[in-house]
Amino acid sequence: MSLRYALLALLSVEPMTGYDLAKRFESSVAFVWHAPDSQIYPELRKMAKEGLLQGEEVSWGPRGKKTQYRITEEGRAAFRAWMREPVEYSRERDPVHLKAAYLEWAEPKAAREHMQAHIDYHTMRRDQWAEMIDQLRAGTNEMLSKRLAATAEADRQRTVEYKVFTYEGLIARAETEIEWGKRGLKLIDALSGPVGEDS
Amino acid sequence: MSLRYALLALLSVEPMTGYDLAKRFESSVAFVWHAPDSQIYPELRKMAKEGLLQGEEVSWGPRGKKTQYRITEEGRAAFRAWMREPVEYSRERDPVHLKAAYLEWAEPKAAREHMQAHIDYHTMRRDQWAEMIDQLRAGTNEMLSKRLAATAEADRQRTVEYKVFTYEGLIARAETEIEWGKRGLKLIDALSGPVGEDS
DNA sequence: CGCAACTATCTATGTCCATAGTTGGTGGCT
DNA sequence: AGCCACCAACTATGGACATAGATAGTTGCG
Repeated sequence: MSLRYALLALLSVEPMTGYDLAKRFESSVAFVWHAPDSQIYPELRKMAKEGLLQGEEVSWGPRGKKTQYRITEEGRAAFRAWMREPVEYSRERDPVHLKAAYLEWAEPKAAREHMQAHIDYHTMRRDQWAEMIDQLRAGTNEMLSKRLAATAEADRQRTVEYKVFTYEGLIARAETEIEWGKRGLKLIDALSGPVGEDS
Repeated sequence: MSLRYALLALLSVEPMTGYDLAKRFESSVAFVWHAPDSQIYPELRKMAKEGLLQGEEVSWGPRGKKTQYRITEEGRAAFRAWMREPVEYSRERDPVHLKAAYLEWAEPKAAREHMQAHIDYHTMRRDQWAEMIDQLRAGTNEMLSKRLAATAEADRQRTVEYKVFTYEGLIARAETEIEWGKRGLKLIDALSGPVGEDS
């Protein structure tokens, strides 16, 4: 149910087509939220019907057409309302830790590979997020620059700081996972002997 | 797609009915994986049809009946195969960080409440997991005791250590989130003045 | 001109999961 | 005998999402 708010957030900067939004999801917001176009198009139509967005047919070339969506005052209100509501924490569903809990069933080689994959995955994420922070700080992030241009000067610092804060949280999380993965490798070695020794 | 493996893991200790499993999900595995009975019953039947489990009708009272499921050799093989496969990391979908990224839209009071809720939620989790570790170490965890009873002595240490390791990872994660939440509170104060001053 | 790459949108199918019921039996307490 | 808490299993509906593919127009390049 957060998809629509992710869309509202992006559309609060400037009007966009479904295609634009799908692309944005690939790049900027992608590390926090992902959605395929097959989810985005219907959702946009639904939101337009509910009055949160206003769709406008824009001609594109001689015959082509596209629909550009603009956030309405109602849409902004809905977004602010969402910002007031508490997040509902959904129940735990964590394949990695599920598997980790039964690692004694795995051969040491497979167990090590799981941990290494975990480390690699989160290292990648951490680096991507770190780059995002660099962009935010340097002012080279497109979406943020546009957003800041439409923001009162007094609010600009907050806008940047909260985004940086968000990504720092994600980095901290990734680093915790990396540490856990490293501990896992050590534990596997301790419990099953050095590489190649057993099995 | 991990539900069936969570079920296999539980059934590898002893045969159980759907009801038993639903209860187990509430207690022991609940902090790693959750599933409602409406998901469990059909999945069990499906797994039985695929030969991973063997269902047995057990009478219960004069008229009552229940189906007890026992893991088959095929089921054990499927579980081991799953342990060999790498985990697929699904794409990011994180309502908390999505909201955090747009915290400048929230009133300071609401922003503080979000962070406090985050801290509270993860504090609760951390405490639950810590208690779980105590149980695992003290040997008072029912599932683990049964599992150990059916485990070769040489493998017992590994079995315990991996479980403890898993929960320690979850605790570390929770603590990272708590730290992030605290930083968030400080940031909100810094950006919007002490409590009650603005809004 | 023809073709590739990109823009734009839509549909279809299937899984997973949440939520919320219904049905019926058992065992114990009053 | 009546009631309640628990045990056991099933059904129905709907949302969210993945995956895949269909369709059609546009732009640019050789």
